[in-house]
Amino acid sequence: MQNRIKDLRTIYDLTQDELAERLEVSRQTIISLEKGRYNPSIMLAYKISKVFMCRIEDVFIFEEEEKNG
Amino acid sequence: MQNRIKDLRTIYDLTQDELAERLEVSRQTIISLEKGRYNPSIMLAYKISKVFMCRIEDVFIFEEEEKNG
DNA sequence: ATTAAATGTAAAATTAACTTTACGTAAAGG
DNA sequence: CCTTTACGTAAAGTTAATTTTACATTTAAT
Repeated sequence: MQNRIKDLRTIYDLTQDELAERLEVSRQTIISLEKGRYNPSIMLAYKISKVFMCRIEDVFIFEEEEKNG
Repeated sequence: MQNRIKDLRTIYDLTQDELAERLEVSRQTIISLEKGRYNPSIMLAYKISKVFMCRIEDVFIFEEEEKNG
């Protein structure tokens, strides 16, 4: 499973620390999520999607994206 | 956090066992989720939404629903 | 060169998700 | 009555998420 956390964080101009604070998790959690070391709980996934003002499915990519059509 | 798993499972006419099998989790996991004993991982939440052919946000209710106004 | 901010790694500890096993109850059908 | 099916509880065990602490690296500014 992939995610767009790092990209979105950059777009929103947030540091890992700032994002961690907003989500009320540790910075390690942000790093691990960005690095794909593990998958978040649904609550954390939801909170992340709220910070980035989108849906969970917009942050987390479950399926292989169709590359060509 | 609330969820509509039990309702959706009934609508789709699935037993806890059948749903568990489809999701590749134990029946205990289904019971615990339906009873709200804990929250699923995002992967499990995603799989559940797929079984019920909807979005994660349609199965899991994160915010308090607006009751009036 | 030094400081500070941001990012990263590593590892041990804690918490939460999930499994496994065993047992209890209620409804439906033989 | 007896069996089967579906749902439920309880508790112990395993795995994965998350925290905490400590330290290393890079980049930008002084």
